[in-house]
Amino acid sequence: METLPKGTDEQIVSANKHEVGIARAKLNQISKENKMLTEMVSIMQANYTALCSQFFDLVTAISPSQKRKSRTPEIDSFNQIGGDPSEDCLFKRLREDPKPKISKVYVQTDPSDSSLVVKDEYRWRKYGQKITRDNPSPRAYYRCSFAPTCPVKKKVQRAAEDQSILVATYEGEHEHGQFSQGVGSVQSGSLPYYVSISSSCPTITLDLTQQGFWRDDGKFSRLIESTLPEFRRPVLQVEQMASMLTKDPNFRTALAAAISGGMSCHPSAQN
DNA sequence: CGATTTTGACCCGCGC
DNA sequence: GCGCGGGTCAAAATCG
Repeated sequence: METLPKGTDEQIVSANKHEVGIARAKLNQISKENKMLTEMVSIMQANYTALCSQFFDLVTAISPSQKRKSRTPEIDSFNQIGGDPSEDCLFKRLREDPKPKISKVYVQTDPSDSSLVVKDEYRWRKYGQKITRDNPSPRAYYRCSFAPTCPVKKKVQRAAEDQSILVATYEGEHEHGQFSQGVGSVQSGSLPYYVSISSSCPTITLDLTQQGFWRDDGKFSRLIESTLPEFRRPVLQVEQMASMLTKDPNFRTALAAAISGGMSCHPSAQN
């Protein structure tokens, strides 16, 4: 039986460098996947915008009296994507100013947490709660309590198909600035703002250190839901990978070393 | 004591 | 016209 060779300082340093290399490689991989997802959503966004303008052109080209009879494949496919079965409704929404603006937020929560609270940068006052027919969990109604005149409302309800997911529906736009962090009482409840997608403001943020979250104006979520396996899988894979990595103490140590190494290369990055 | 939550009553649009 | 269901109101309770 041979005794294990004791590592010299050089060997330890070499092993650490190796770990840092692995950590960097993993980071690069995650960055690449993040970029890929961003591009995917950008492409979908562009396609959606193109379809919108195409549809608007079609709609404005035909008179309102004709529009009921002259259905085109383009209109049908648009309705399928938009998920709105009412052509009239769609027509009105495109012609009128689309107010109130509606967006949906999906928040992954602890299933044991029964609170209907979705944390965000605004302060909300609850004014009602109802049990709805399509969902056994209650729906909570909130109004923005920052300004009495602020028309924004929020509905929060657990997803019927997955009770661990909170669905917050925002209606309208705030007529005031958002709360800065630390101002006002921060509500308890779910915190997870991680993957946000907004069609009204085409920005995409993937925070891979947290759980799943996305935000949209309704159409996009329906599109995602209809093509859920294709779109959601890579997001979940990235989340799982991030979760595994962040839980691994070796990775965290190596990451800290890599970051401190990077900092020393870029002293200007320090605060 | 003011702000917020709870909860039953009420309102209103929609389908039959 | 009626009933149903989603949304809102408002008084009482609770909280900080």
